[in-house]
Amino acid sequence: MTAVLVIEDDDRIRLALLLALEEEGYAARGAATAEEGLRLQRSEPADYVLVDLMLPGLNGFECIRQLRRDDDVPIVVVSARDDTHDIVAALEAGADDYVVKPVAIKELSARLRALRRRARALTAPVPVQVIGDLEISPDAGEVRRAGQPVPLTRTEFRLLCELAEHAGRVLSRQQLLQRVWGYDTGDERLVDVHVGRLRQKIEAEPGNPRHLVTLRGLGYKLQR
Amino acid sequence: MTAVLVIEDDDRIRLALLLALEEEGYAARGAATAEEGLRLQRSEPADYVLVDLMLPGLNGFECIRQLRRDDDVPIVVVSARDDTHDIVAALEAGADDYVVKPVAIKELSARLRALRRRARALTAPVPVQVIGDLEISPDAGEVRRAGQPVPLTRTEFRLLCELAEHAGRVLSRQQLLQRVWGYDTGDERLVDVHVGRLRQKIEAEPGNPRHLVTLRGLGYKLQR
DNA sequence: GGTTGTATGACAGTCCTGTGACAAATCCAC
DNA sequence: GTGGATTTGTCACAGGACTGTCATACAACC
Repeated sequence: MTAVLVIEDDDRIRLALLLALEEEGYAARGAATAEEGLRLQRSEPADYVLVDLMLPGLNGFECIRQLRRDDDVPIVVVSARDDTHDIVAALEAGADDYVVKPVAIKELSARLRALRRRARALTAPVPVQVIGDLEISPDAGEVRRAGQPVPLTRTEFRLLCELAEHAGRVLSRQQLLQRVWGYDTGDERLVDVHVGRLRQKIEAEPGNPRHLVTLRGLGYKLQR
Repeated sequence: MTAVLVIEDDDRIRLALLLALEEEGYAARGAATAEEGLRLQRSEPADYVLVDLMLPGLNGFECIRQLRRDDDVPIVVVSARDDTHDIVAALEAGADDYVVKPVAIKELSARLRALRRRARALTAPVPVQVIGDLEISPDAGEVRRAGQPVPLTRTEFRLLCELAEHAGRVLSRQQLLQRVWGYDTGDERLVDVHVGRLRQKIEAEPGNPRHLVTLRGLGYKLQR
């Protein structure tokens, strides 16, 4: 699941950002100071970092520089100051983007996706997601179970990727129909059938699934 | 020298941007319409494209989509509209950044540098690729299998290089058509045919390929 | 026990891919 | 230029894989 770290000293703003990001499907965590943020990112790296510029103690620019020393993580500055000098300095320090508060969460989310798209097109290693004994590589079009390739059909593969991207979160049949099949409406049984086929291939005991579990009345969830 | 293409219909703004960019050390060229911009980018690719959204004829969003189809070039939208909906739509269409007019040239330049820093990672071309018992030398225009030169036609060679450059990743038929043939659109069977011919030459058992594999519904992939 | 929701096997239609044939385009030596 | 060889793109088709629907059986909840 895509993780975002928010470094922002104002409690209200930080919380609002965290909530909004969760709503968008990210796993968001916060830090109130640069020091805490750096520590967090080192111990448990997020996929993106959002950082405010005006922080107590170590300021935002320095925070960016230090982040950048260790890590290629995309950094987005979220600042109240709409000032060319600050923008240039932040980008020079190593930030990838700079947005001005207040920022629409949809815009922020779109900017994160744009960064990911750019980062993904370029990174040599193919990203792999690990769920239990499953390794899922969306870019390689490949799934391995205990190291062995599992032959999946396109639909099964897309379904699994969609579930993996939001691992640990329930996805309703409607959401899956929408995201995997692009159907605005349709027979929800269809999802059941494909989930069943997927289980045959990725679960040790398809009748008693450990990863791809049903949440009665809600939908399906992929858990570690 | 870094080249920038500016697609903007307003002559005054375009000229101002071009001048400012030259001042910043870029080789800048302009286009007044999306169509002209696309043509220019195809014939003489720039390293960055700046594009306005409100263009006569083909609009900015469509322009971005078409640029993105051919090319991984970083695209920055320079628009007068500061509207979340537009921003999200432009980024979704494939833009990398979105700035609102009037924009400080220093900021724009810093954003371009940030994009370049991010893009650098992968642009280093590999001299020789080894995939299984295949050695691919894009520069030398040569492919060896188990040390023996393999005679490939130009198209086969380009196809193989494209696949090798993204070894381990699925490339869709559309992507291959665009990158190898430069087609915006075309018959995807064409790819099949050439993949088939390529397999005859580089695979021990063309009917049961080990490297150049089909991912049904997704495309082709070259794996080690 | 009744009701609701979920799993699964069978099946027909559809979609996808590989391939051989062929004509147009290109190359190349003379 | 000419003629032949090579390469390229198009097409049609066959076989196989995949998908979605349905009916039925099963499980969970009240």
